[in-house]
Amino acid sequence: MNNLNSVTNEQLAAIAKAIAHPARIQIIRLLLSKSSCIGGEITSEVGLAQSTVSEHLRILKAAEIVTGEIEHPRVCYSLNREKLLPLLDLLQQIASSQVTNDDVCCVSASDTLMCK
Amino acid sequence: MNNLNSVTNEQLAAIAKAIAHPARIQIIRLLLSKSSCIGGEITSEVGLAQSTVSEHLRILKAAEIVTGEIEHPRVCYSLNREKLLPLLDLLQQIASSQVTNDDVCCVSASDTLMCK
DNA sequence: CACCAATATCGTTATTCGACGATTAACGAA
DNA sequence: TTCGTTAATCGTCGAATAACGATATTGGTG
Repeated sequence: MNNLNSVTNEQLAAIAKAIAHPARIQIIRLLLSKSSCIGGEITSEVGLAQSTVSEHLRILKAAEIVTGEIEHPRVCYSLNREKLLPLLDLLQQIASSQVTNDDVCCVSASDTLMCK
Repeated sequence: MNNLNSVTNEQLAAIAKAIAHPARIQIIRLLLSKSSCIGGEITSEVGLAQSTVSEHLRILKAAEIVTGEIEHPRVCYSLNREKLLPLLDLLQQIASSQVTNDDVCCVSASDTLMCK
């Protein structure tokens, strides 16, 4: 038993929800490519209003996917990689799972699936 | 360059959004544990109204994360593992990324982050 | 054909999300 | 202390989401 089984559906859904927006994916990729914190550079990069980007950052911070450290007058954002691990675990488990015929109630016959 | 870079923010967000609900995570885990399709068994397992579960299944099918094959009078659901790979790729890239000091504008000094 | 079981769809309601502009807050610098 | 810069918060609006019960659909069975 790995740690995945102790993670609730709610926790996994919350992680997914926090990243379930194009702007937030963009921010995450930006932080990934820069390897670290960027200030209001994020706003100009994302191309939405400052208040909107701030709201997306608030959501990511609330989910603890990014952290913000105050410089002045800027804020320094970083990815919190550990927070994403439970979702990564689930997806890895899905990707690596092999379907055995015994477990399957549908077997492929030619190009269609037939249920036993 | 891996295939991740050719995936848009919108596509990644759409995958995350499709799984960003506790009931849908539960369905995915159920399909993973059974390795294959279950009919209306999903409804009783999830504990929501039949129409609600049907809607969640519709969302998962629309995102091509599950497929439904009609038996009768049941429907046979299966996970489409490939569809989740782009998000898995992103999360793996994040998890495996190492922060080098050159890329970082914030360096940790004792227990706080200081920006250069 | 009439019926039955399993799903899907529809209509409704309450809640949440996403975006924006305007305002406020924080705090270093002049 | 006043100013300027940056980020956070507020208020609002329209759109999307989630849930349910009721109804429709589908196709095999008697």
